[in-house]
Amino acid sequence: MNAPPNPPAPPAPRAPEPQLTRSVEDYLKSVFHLTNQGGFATTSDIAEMLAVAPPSVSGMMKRLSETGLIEHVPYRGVQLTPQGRRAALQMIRRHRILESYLTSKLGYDWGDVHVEAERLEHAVSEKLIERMADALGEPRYDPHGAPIPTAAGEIEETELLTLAETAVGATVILQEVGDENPARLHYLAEQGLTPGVRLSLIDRQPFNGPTIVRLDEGMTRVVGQELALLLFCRPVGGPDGE
Amino acid sequence: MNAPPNPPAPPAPRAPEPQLTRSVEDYLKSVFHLTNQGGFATTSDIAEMLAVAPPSVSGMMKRLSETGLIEHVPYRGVQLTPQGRRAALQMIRRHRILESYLTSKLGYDWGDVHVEAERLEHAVSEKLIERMADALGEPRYDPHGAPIPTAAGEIEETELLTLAETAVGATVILQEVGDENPARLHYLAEQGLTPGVRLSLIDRQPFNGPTIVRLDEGMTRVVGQELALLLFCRPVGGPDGE
DNA sequence: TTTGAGACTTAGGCTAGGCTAATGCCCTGT
DNA sequence: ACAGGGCATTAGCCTAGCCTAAGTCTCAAA
Repeated sequence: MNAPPNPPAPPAPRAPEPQLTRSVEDYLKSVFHLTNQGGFATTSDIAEMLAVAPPSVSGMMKRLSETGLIEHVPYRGVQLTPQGRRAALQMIRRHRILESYLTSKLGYDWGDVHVEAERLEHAVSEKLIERMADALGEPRYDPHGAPIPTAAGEIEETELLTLAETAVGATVILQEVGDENPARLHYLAEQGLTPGVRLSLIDRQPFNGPTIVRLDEGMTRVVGQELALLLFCRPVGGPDGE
Repeated sequence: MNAPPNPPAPPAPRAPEPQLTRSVEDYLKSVFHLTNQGGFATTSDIAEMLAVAPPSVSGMMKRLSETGLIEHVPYRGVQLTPQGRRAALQMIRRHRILESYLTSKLGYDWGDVHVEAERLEHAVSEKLIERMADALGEPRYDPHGAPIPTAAGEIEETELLTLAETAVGATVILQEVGDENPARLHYLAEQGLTPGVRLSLIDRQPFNGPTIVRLDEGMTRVVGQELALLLFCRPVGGPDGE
């Protein structure tokens, strides 16, 4: 006789709960991100974020509001119901735990984790996520500095200013990088602009020009407006303090 | 301003290659396992293994043979083409590396890894699998003793006998457990019947009765026919010789 | 040699999730 | 006050994958 067969492989569902599809999970995440500042998420914003056509969004919004995950005000936009918000936060927790795990435990670059996590978040079990979180010591922030929702579904809400909005003369801690573009992230890492670093704002050129900052180690960096808008900072009473 | 938005999240494909769907990947794996002993995989065997109705299989076989992944002889069955075999082995590598990683690095029980790997294998990138394999030191066998195909697509082929087929008086090494049922695996682990253990066949009851074996530590175990058929063994010239 | 059981395939339908084209709503600018 | 632009929705279509019901093939037993 030859080598043994592998197991029969019946399809494997995931959780109790209503069991969402990959697509639904993506839509919920989009709505969450788009409504985070309050207000409604519009059809076209969702469509753009998910790279689908607007009618696809309309159709999905109809289904999701029937299943009670979102509130749809026709021609206005949508918001998450508490149930939808819970599901969205669960996905975001998965995503950010995965990003953290891949960077800490498997040597991923912070620019590469997003794409990988984007696929895995739909396939991992709750159990696996909690094991990863445990192995990491229950991290509170992902590699980009974004807060990780708790297993209970709570997320830290902070008021952060972008570097572009911060007054010259202030000293800040770079808290979070609001981007997932690998090339930009790679560049930022090269420049030493990663979460946790302390920056003193030396100057800013007029007409949306670059901001000049000094790192703790004394080096200065010139940060263009496009990047400065992605660097979320928390003011500190530093030596140059305001 | 509030907390920063997460990135836009455009859908994320996986590899170069023709890009197979989850379903296709599952079908290819089934065909691989069913043809491993040579011959054709039949429609109904595939249907049973994947828990779908036979017509679904017929339909898929048609598509797969059009894309050149299988060879379909109507009313006879199917076999993998070299291309299909490559894809199947890639999936099996993913599956087995994942099982190994989950057990070694995240404390999973060998009975629980299958279901988790079954979902993840469709979502992981090649890169992630290779990082996991690397972190594990390029393992050659998964937790159940099944050989892991190499990244190049080669798999070890061994001729193993089940415990039920092995002659009384022989000494063998338990090489592989051909099962994925968590309850059975849990029981086997309790009994000390895990890959690598050495067993001496003391006796076997007639009429497909249980086999009695002695472990290295001297304990004896009574193994019923159902389980004995799942325990694949390699003979050794042990103290009790052949 | 024929026949019938059983396995396989074909026919026809369904859902999820996309798309384009056509239509409808809202609001701003004149 | 209303016309038009822009966004949202509806209509209608497509594919992947699944299903059941209805043929069709094969092969072994009579």
